Amino acid sequence: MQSNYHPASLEQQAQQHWDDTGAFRAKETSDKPKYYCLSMFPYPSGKLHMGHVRNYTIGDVLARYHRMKGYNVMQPMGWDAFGLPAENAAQAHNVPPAAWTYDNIDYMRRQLKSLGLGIDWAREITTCTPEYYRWEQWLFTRLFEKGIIYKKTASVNWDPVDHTVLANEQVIDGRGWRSGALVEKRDIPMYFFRITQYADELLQDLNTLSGWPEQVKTMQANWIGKSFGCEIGFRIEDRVLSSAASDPQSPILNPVLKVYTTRADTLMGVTFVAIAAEHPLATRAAQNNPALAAFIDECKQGGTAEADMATMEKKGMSTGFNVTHPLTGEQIPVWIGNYVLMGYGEGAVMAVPAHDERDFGFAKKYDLPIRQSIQIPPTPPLQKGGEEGISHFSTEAWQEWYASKEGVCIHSGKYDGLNFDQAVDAIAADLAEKGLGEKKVQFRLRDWGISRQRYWGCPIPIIHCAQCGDVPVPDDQLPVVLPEEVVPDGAGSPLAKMPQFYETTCPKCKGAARRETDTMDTFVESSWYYARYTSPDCTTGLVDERANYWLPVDQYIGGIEHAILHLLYARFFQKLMRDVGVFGEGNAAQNLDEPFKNLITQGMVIAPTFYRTDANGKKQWINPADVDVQNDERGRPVGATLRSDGLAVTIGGTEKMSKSKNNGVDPQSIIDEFGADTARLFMMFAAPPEQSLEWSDAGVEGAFRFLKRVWKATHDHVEQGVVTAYQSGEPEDVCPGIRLSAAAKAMRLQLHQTIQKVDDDIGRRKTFNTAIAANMELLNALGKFNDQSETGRAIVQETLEAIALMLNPIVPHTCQALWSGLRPGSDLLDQSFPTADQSALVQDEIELVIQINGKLRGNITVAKTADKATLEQLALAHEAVQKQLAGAQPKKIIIVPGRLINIVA
RNA sequence: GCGAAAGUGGCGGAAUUGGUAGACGCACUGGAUUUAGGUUCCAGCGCCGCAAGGUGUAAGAGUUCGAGUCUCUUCUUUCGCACCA
Repeated sequence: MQSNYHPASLEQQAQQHWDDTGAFRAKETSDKPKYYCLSMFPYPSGKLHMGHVRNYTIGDVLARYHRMKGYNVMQPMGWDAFGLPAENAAQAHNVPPAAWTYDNIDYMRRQLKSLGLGIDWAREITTCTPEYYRWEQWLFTRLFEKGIIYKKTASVNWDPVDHTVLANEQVIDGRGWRSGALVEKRDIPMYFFRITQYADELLQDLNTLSGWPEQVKTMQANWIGKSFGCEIGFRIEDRVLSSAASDPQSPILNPVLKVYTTRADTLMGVTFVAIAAEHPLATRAAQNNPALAAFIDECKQGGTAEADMATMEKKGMSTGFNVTHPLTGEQIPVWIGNYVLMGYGEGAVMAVPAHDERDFGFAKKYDLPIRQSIQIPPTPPLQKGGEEGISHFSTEAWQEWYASKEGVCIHSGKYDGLNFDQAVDAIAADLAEKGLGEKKVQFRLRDWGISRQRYWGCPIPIIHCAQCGDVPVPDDQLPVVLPEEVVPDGAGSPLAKMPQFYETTCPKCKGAARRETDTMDTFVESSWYYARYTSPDCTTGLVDERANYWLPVDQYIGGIEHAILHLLYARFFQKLMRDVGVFGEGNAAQNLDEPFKNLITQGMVIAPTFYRTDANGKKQWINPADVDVQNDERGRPVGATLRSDGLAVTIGGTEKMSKSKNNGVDPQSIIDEFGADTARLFMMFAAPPEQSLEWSDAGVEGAFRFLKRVWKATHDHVEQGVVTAYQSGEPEDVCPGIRLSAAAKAMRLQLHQTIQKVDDDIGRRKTFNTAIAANMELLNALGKFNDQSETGRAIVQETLEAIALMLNPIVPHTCQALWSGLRPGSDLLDQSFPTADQSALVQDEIELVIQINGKLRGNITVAKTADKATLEQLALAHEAVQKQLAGAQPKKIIIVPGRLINIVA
């Protein structure tokens, strides 16, 4: 062994060795159980960031650990290569998105390889290649024929200056990010996945995902949002219907305005109905009302993001129309509300200001009547309350009271005195009798619109024919290849300007036809890639029989930001592929409902920020790598200086690594300076996977220091000659008291306790930080174990071998070299994870804590077999106890076996 | 606004089932070696206090022999919100 730790050379050697032996090629022929370990594939944005390093290290630790535990492991990698950033880069650098993307992939692949990940690179896939998206298009045509994909109009963000559709991300404060123009909502036809048809199954199957974090399942359940309520019809007044019917300019009106509510029990408290600005009735009302038309235009301004919709000021305007209350026959005014979403439910809601906070605010603002229909208890239901009567509504306590559905109906005629369930049943029955309503289950989940008016995405395989309508592209004409030499100009979709792309003939009637020029949402590619990895080179189908061997994914790892959308879509696609029969009749994967058995949602990587304020008052952000922080004599930061000029910079908060705050740390610089293993070790040590991880240069040096110490300890031992590791069952073990010193016994106890802990930490708890800490403690203990005897050196050998094996999943290059030193001629790749020697774990004496009234007062060492009476006696005799009790009798003594004795005085 | 999490020393974090709060690492302080700086090694290190001791897990209440952990209230921060990926 070299005397110093040289990561650059040993990492290169280890990677060469893994390549030469094909160590991570995954084969379907194995008698071991399979383990499919998948990390979310990266978007090839340019270079790796720390989030990638974290994600892929977590995956690699689990993959290598399972390999050592006797699994046939498959860990693939690929590229989520379509997307908006490529189009932005294309415009900025005048280079086609394809060329930019492929360059990035080449660079990032080299970076990933330098991390030493145990990946089967033969399975690499790239979603922007026709070999990949061909099968996405194939699946699309099947789903289109099944009616799972359909067309309808939907709102998009329209930039009136650049004449282009903007992503939500490109809308800043209601304006286009390039043009600065006020963004408008515009309705265009789009294709949709009928995900709502699977809403119930997507909700139900969450119960089968025992290996998923509760948090993610809860978020998905809330997102799907199953609710039990009523659909209620309010008939539009006849004068409106007849005038609309006789006016050819008017939109066609349904005579009954439908609303959906989960609180049908409050129907008798309805004082107005609110409709979306895009509702046909609103359009009709605005036809002879310029003020209303102006208001509708105002509602159409701004983006489509829900967070904006929900936080904006609630505004409304009366349509001047009335509808008829379905039970009382009373005339109810119809208002347009900017908070009513056309895309959700029927685009109309009934308003009960007395019992709904938002309706209450709206009614107060526009002076609309408020009618109580639920009994309010004489005293506030919770501690905090407020004024008497309906105005109580403004406090949170009352909101909770209403939400609890505990009140009974009042001022509601025949329904008076009924509770929530009774009132809903009675009202629904009466509505049904009149044909004006019924109970209905509704989901918050909306169908998934996938049409994008963009270039760098998978072409939608549809041909529009004047005679035959929308015709899916036949299999023998797939893939519809995206031309790769295009540089988009930011004004509309380039494909729509390319006759050579869109001019085609109808597959059915052979007449002239136009190809669809929209591309698919890039979420579609990432919804099925996990399946394609099993059969990356299959040319006869989306997957082949290998999918049945590898699926489902045993462990999926990725950022928490994907908790809802990506993970929901991938779950949806597994069900779609199942129902289309992608996996083949009677095969294992054909019965698979869920793609990911276990899930880890990794936290963000955050870093400190530093800045200077320039003459214009603008903050200039400075990269942490260029800054030195000064601490006072107690270790508290007192200031920071820029290294290049030594002058002060301001310390900002610790935030997510980002370009805008210039606080990103380049993983490459860490790998170059300290090696991949140090980067991996720091990432795994600084925080458990699910928490956010704070970057710290000093912490990286600490990780490097630890590796140097492991190296030195092993080197010093190896220099004196390697020996056979101490093994259980040797003569010393039979009579440990005679041959093994107390120190040697303690050393082995700690070693085997550590093995147990590390195995549990990595395998079950997935807290790699504590697994590493346990190894650090073990190495510290080994440093104090000075036993040069033959037995002593055998124990040192045993301990160092175990450390190399336990750390191998985390720092594999270093451990590969350590193992070669400890066991010349042996390959670490062939080794199993160590198992604890039960005989080393046997303890004769244990330490117990003594508490008085729950406060720690001392501790005693007792025989493990000591009975309760003995323990009580020993505890009472303890000096600190005598002093505290001062002769008094204890009231009670509580003994927790193996832990403590608590004396209640 | 809605949904989901998280708040523990100067910092990252540990405490796995209600049972010794602060493991491990960083920073800092003192010492040794070397000395140009660094490296390496030893020791100390929640707060108040000379000490004895007291006190302490965002804030406030509660349950318990015992609460970082369970319950309630309040505050703060982070993530997601359907066209960023």
